[in-house]
Amino acid sequence: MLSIQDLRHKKEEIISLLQKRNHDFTAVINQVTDLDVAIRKHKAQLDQILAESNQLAKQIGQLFSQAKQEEAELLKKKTVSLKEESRALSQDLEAKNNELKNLMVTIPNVPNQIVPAGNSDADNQIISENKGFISDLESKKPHWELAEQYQIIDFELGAKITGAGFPVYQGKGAKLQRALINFFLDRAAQEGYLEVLPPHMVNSASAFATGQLPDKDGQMYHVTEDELFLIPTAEVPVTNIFRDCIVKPSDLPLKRVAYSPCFRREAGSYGKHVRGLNRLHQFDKVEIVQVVHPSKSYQTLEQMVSYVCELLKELSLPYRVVRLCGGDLSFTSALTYDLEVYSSAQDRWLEVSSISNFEAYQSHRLKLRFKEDQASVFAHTLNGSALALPRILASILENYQTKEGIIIPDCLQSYTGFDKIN
RNA sequence: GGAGAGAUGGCAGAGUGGUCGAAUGCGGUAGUCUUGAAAACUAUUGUCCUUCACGGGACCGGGGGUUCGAAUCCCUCUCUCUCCGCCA
Repeated sequence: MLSIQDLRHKKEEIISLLQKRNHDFTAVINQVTDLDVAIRKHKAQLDQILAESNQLAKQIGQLFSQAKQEEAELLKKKTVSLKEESRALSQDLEAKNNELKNLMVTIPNVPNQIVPAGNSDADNQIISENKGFISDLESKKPHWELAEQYQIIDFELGAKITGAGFPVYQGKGAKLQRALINFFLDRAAQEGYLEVLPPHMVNSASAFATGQLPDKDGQMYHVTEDELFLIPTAEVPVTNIFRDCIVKPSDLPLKRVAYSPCFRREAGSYGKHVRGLNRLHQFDKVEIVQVVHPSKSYQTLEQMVSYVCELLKELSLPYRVVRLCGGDLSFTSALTYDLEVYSSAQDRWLEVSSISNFEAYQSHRLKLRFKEDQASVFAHTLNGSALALPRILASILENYQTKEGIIIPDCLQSYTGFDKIN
């Protein structure tokens, strides 16, 4: 959620930056600021009436204790009209506040100055492209064929047990998966992130605070019986650790890392681009989250990007860094970098990480603040995948294939206990 | 799942209808004393909204109600604890 203070004072600037999202928010924002003025006016009226009745109630109390019943009864009558007035006003105020909130949640975060204009991923800026290991086989097999050949991932078995998009990893496939998780968690710990193992379901308050609700509820699996949601990413439970918190400035930056399975309905996506591991309903991911001082958040974003790049270098995967354009930017983000690995048999770039600065957008919903010079300041939040497993696995399988089998990248061998899948 | 008890400020813990935003203790901050520290003493110490300001308003787990007036009474939801049942 944007700050209502910012909308009051920097309205024109906000409207113009929001143009980058290819949508004009002038009308909504005007509605918001008009409502805001009305709300403050009504609030002042209501406060005055409440002050009067508080005053009267005190007087009545004193009169009763002095046994002056008649005078008290007289004052009681005076309170009747005040009460009616305040009741009407507060109902009106509540309605207006709800209206305001409903409007506010439809306004996405304000894109940063450097976010390129554009509609789709075609307009994203490629920041850097980096070489990595690629198999020199003449004809390379896509990962789903390799997965079947070496019996490490069984898509059909998953389809039988659950449905499409829920693969079963077996043998060295399962071990490699566990190795990647451990590698990513250990590396993050070295970077100063505190490991957490969060719940895999969240309540609606949590889903709202990180921005999955109200706009993306169709993407989550919803357990209606208990009104819980399966997490689409560990970002949701981990960021909500800090919901309704006033942290010490000396605690910043707060750094957390979590492994979790991620559940996404991905309604309506079918076809060859979602084959194999490219898009799943359940997948594993290691996520990093930071809560930082507002003056540091862009510096932190750069650090997080270079940290995740480092992981890809250690895996020797070819990758590129992409700055998302306004049209591709997620609802809550101010600036996002995607990291994509090259998958040689498919000849495609696969998104394996999305690293975003949400500035104070999530903090406003989270009510996550710290004290600075007596004032409370909303902290900035950031997160990123470090990393999402299935496409990393796809890229490893395709890029590291040889006639003798799949070579395991050096940095993983101490985790897998084997150096080849054959 | 059944029965009972409870939820108060950073923590502990009073408060059962009227100057209670809340005693007291601990903790935090500032000061006095001290060469320095500790101890002691003094002061200060919740959050949010609104106002240029003075001030005003809201908040005692969440929501609703009774009352001129609610931390206190009633309803409801959530959570915690104890006992029983079930169970990895």
